[in-house]
Amino acid sequence: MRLAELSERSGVSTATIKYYLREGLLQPGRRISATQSEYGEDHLRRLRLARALIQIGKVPVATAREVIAAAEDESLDHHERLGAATLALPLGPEPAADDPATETARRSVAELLRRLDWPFERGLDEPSPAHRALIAAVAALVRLGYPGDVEQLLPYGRLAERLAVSDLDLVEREKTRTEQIEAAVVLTVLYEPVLLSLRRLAHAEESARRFL
Amino acid sequence: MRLAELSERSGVSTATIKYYLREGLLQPGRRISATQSEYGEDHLRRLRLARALIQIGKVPVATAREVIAAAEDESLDHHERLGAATLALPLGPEPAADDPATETARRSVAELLRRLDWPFERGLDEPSPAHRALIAAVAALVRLGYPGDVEQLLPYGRLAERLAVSDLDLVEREKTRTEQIEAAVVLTVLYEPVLLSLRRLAHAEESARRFL
DNA sequence: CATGCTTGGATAGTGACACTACCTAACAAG
DNA sequence: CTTGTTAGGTAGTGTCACTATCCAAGCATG
Repeated sequence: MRLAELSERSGVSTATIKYYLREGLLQPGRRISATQSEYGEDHLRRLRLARALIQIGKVPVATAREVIAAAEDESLDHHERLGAATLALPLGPEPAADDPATETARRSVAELLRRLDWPFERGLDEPSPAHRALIAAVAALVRLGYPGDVEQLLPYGRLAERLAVSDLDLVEREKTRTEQIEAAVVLTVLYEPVLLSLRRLAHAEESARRFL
Repeated sequence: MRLAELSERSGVSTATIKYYLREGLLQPGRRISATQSEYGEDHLRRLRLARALIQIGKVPVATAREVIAAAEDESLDHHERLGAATLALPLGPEPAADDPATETARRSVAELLRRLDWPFERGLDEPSPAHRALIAAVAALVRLGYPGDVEQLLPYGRLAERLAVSDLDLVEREKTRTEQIEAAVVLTVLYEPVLLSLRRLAHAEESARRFL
């Protein structure tokens, strides 16, 4: 298929597809002539994936490129490729180093990882982006005078554990490794809005139950 | 205290504080003279809240203003004020109306609300922003060929239910209604990055457990 | 084989956003 | 009196994700 059809079938304008090609999110098609290229089903699939990551997952274009590249990098081992999405997490502002709230948060989080028995993160040389984002968020809570201690975080941690187990079950249901990688990226990124929306809906339900 | 001290104690530059004043995120201070205003502890508190919403919660400045205004609006009832944060949810692109994937998603979500017995959302005249965001996210999954049916979503919904119960317990622990409202806003918005970070960390742990 | 449309490729422009810089006149503080 | 700070205003910055326009080279159609 050519550009117009790729645009038609994906719902992405030709101008935006050209932009994605320039940014390296999409491989160029097979050149037919000086002014024509042929795109295949895998281009369509990858375009849809990129679109979903960017529009629904709010992943920056540059990060989406890295995530997709890492997912396709055959030189990494399976665990590393599965972690590609996580490692490229668009991370908020660095947790201001020189600040008592950040120190409190850092201690709470360290304690939390111990209590949850999550040895992998503790074994890393430097904290992952997710770890730093967690510290920054807890520090903000502390700064506003909310607890943010281990007892508050622990139930959330246990729920996260259960989410991870069922997510990884879904990943392992895919047959090939390549499909597993894509499933991991999709699950990690696209289930985030699902989870957050469900939580907000549940808040409204529970609030209605209690206060109406 | 005056501008410089407010800036010092909050860690927000004077230029940014002026910007927030212009945008109506902060009440002007008490005028002392033509060139001086006096700010109080509540200005500091509100500034820290606004900062946390914007920097950690990624809430747009205009939305943060609305959320804070609704939380302080005495003319609304308690349930409405508690919902202020939810209703102002920065919502992704509208779920493209004329699209089979969106239709599938719409049906799945309707079925999900029934199965979870969430009557409040079903009783609304028009779906809440969270509801629309959920449909858009599920539609993206469907478009990529992932299930996105009720069976997949149900465990997530049940977890969200449990999150909401423990969140509302925390809200009810606050003594005054005003404190409850602020707690609801803070919990809704600032626990989102906490939850997402924990989930990503848990993914890494579970993946290490299975594949290393 | 003329004519109008499409393509790849390049460059420049747009609009939203969250600041940030600079200016001025009026004070304040030592 | 000198030096610094403030409120208030306007204009500029940098990032981001597109979007618009142009061009020369085909391709498709009558």
